[in-house]
Amino acid sequence: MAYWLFKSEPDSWSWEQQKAAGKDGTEWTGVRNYQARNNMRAMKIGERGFFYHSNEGKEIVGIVEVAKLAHVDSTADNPTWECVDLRAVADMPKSVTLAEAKANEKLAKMALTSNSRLSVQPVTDDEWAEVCRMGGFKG
DNA sequence: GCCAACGTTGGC
DNA sequence: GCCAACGTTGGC
Repeated sequence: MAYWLFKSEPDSWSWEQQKAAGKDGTEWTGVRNYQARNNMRAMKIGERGFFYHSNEGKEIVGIVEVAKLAHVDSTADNPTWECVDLRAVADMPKSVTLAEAKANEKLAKMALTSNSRLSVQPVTDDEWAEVCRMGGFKG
Protein backbone atom coordinates (compact mmCIF):
# COMPACT_ATOMS: atom_id res chain seq x y z
CA MET A 1 0.00 0.00 0.00
CA ALA A 2 1.40 3.31 -1.07
CA TYR A 3 0.67 6.62 0.59
CA TRP A 4 0.13 10.02 -0.99
CA LEU A 5 -0.36 13.69 -0.31
CA PHE A 6 -2.85 15.97 -2.07
CA LYS A 7 -2.51 19.70 -1.98
CA SER A 8 -5.31 22.16 -2.44
CA GLU A 9 -5.84 25.83 -1.86
CA PRO A 10 -8.81 26.06 0.48
CA ASP A 11 -10.14 28.90 -1.68
CA SER A 12 -10.62 26.57 -4.62
CA TRP A 13 -11.29 23.24 -2.87
CA SER A 14 -11.27 22.91 0.89
CA TRP A 15 -11.31 20.01 3.31
CA GLU A 16 -14.84 21.01 4.29
CA GLN A 17 -15.93 20.62 0.68
CA GLN A 18 -14.12 17.29 0.42
CA LYS A 19 -15.98 15.99 3.48
CA ALA A 20 -19.26 17.29 2.07
CA ALA A 21 -18.67 15.15 -1.03
CA GLY A 22 -19.47 12.15 1.16
CA LYS A 23 -18.70 8.45 0.91
CA ASP A 24 -18.65 8.23 -2.86
CA GLY A 25 -16.10 11.02 -2.97
CA THR A 26 -15.46 13.19 -5.95
CA GLU A 27 -12.96 13.77 -8.73
CA TRP A 28 -9.64 15.36 -7.84
CA THR A 29 -9.77 17.65 -10.84
CA GLY A 30 -7.50 20.35 -12.13
CA VAL A 31 -4.11 18.66 -12.10
CA ARG A 32 -2.14 19.83 -15.14
CA ASN A 33 1.26 18.48 -14.27
CA TYR A 34 2.71 15.24 -15.59
CA GLN A 35 4.41 14.14 -12.41
CA ALA A 36 1.25 14.66 -10.41
CA ARG A 37 -0.82 12.88 -13.03
CA ASN A 38 1.56 9.94 -13.11
CA ASN A 39 1.29 9.66 -9.35
CA MET A 40 -2.49 9.44 -9.68
CA ARG A 41 -2.19 6.79 -12.38
CA ALA A 42 -0.18 4.68 -9.94
CA MET A 43 -2.84 4.81 -7.23
CA LYS A 44 -4.99 1.86 -6.25
CA ILE A 45 -8.44 1.75 -4.72
CA GLY A 46 -8.30 2.19 -0.97
CA GLU A 47 -4.87 3.79 -0.82
CA ARG A 48 -4.70 6.69 1.58
CA GLY A 49 -3.33 10.18 1.42
CA PHE A 50 -3.00 13.36 3.41
CA PHE A 51 -5.12 16.36 2.51
CA TYR A 52 -3.00 19.51 2.70
CA HIS A 53 -4.16 23.12 2.64
CA SER A 54 -1.67 25.26 0.76
CA ASN A 55 -1.34 29.02 1.00
CA GLU A 56 -3.95 29.44 3.68
CA GLY A 57 -3.33 27.25 6.69
CA LYS A 58 -0.36 25.40 5.24
CA GLU A 59 -1.23 22.31 7.17
CA ILE A 60 -2.34 18.72 6.80
CA VAL A 61 -5.95 18.69 7.89
CA GLY A 62 -7.31 15.30 6.96
CA ILE A 63 -7.01 11.81 5.54
CA VAL A 64 -8.48 10.82 2.19
CA GLU A 65 -8.78 7.52 0.37
CA VAL A 66 -8.79 6.62 -3.33
CA ALA A 67 -12.38 5.79 -4.29
CA LYS A 68 -11.89 5.41 -8.03
CA LEU A 69 -8.89 4.71 -10.24
CA ALA A 70 -7.46 7.35 -12.56
CA HIS A 71 -9.75 8.35 -15.41
CA VAL A 72 -9.97 11.33 -17.75
CA ASP A 73 -10.43 14.57 -15.82
CA SER A 74 -13.91 15.78 -16.73
CA THR A 75 -12.76 19.39 -16.50
CA ALA A 76 -9.86 18.93 -18.92
CA ASP A 77 -9.97 19.86 -22.59
CA ASN A 78 -7.28 17.27 -23.29
CA PRO A 79 -7.68 13.57 -22.36
CA THR A 80 -4.05 13.38 -21.38
CA TRP A 81 -5.12 14.83 -18.04
CA GLU A 82 -6.47 12.25 -15.64
CA CYS A 83 -7.54 12.19 -12.05
CA VAL A 84 -8.70 9.79 -9.36
CA ASP A 85 -11.76 10.12 -7.15
CA LEU A 86 -11.13 10.77 -3.47
CA ARG A 87 -13.28 10.47 -0.39
CA ALA A 88 -12.67 11.95 3.03
CA VAL A 89 -11.84 9.35 5.68
CA ALA A 90 -11.17 11.33 8.85
CA ASP A 91 -10.08 14.65 10.22
CA MET A 92 -6.50 14.88 11.36
CA PRO A 93 -7.15 15.12 15.11
CA LYS A 94 -4.46 17.79 15.38
CA SER A 95 -3.51 19.38 12.07
CA VAL A 96 0.18 19.15 11.18
CA THR A 97 1.63 22.39 9.88
CA LEU A 98 4.30 22.85 7.26
CA ALA A 99 6.49 24.50 9.89
CA GLU A 100 6.20 21.44 12.13
CA ALA A 101 7.00 19.11 9.25
CA LYS A 102 10.04 21.19 8.32
CA ALA A 103 11.23 21.18 11.91
CA ASN A 104 11.08 17.38 12.06
CA GLU A 105 14.24 15.84 10.70
CA LYS A 106 12.44 12.58 9.99
CA LEU A 107 10.47 14.51 7.38
CA ALA A 108 13.44 16.32 5.85
CA LYS A 109 13.17 14.35 2.62
CA MET A 110 9.42 14.59 2.35
CA ALA A 111 8.28 16.04 -0.98
CA LEU A 112 6.11 18.51 0.89
CA THR A 113 9.17 20.18 2.37
CA SER A 114 11.62 19.66 -0.51
CA ASN A 115 9.47 20.01 -3.64
CA SER A 116 6.63 22.17 -2.55
CA ARG A 117 5.40 22.83 -6.09
CA LEU A 118 4.23 19.29 -6.75
CA SER A 119 0.51 19.04 -6.08
CA VAL A 120 0.15 15.25 -5.81
CA GLN A 121 3.06 13.67 -3.99
CA PRO A 122 4.15 10.22 -2.87
CA VAL A 123 4.65 9.75 0.88
CA THR A 124 6.86 7.00 2.28
CA ASP A 125 5.67 4.55 4.95
CA ASP A 126 7.95 6.19 7.51
CA GLU A 127 6.74 9.68 6.67
CA TRP A 128 3.14 8.52 6.85
CA ALA A 129 3.69 7.01 10.28
CA GLU A 130 5.49 10.08 11.56
CA VAL A 131 2.87 12.59 10.35
CA CYS A 132 0.09 10.40 11.78
CA ARG A 133 1.93 10.31 15.10
CA MET A 134 2.31 14.11 15.12
CA GLY A 135 -1.33 14.60 14.23
CA GLY A 136 -2.64 12.02 16.66
CA PHE A 137 -4.24 9.95 13.89
CA LYS A 138 -4.50 6.23 14.60
CA GLY A 139 -5.65 4.04 11.86
C1' DG B 1 2.21 41.51 -2.63
C1' DC B 2 6.74 39.85 -3.63
C1' DC B 3 9.71 36.72 -5.50
C1' DA B 4 12.15 32.18 -5.88
C1' DA B 5 11.60 27.78 -7.78
C1' DC B 6 9.90 25.06 -11.03
C1' DG B 7 7.54 23.43 -15.34
C1' DT B 8 6.29 24.39 -20.01
C1' DT B 9 6.65 26.57 -24.43
C1' DG B 10 8.61 27.85 -28.60
C1' DG B 11 12.37 29.76 -31.51
C1' DC B 12 16.46 28.41 -33.40
C1' DG C 1 17.54 19.07 -28.67
C1' DC C 2 18.99 23.25 -26.35
C1' DC C 3 17.81 27.06 -23.74
C1' DA C 4 15.70 31.62 -22.98
C1' DA C 5 11.34 33.48 -21.94
C1' DC C 6 7.30 33.07 -19.79
C1' DG C 7 3.55 31.59 -16.56
C1' DT C 8 2.24 29.50 -12.25
C1' DT C 9 2.66 27.99 -7.64
C1' DG C 10 3.09 28.75 -3.02
C1' DG C 11 5.92 30.20 1.06
C1' DC C 12 6.99 34.22 3.30
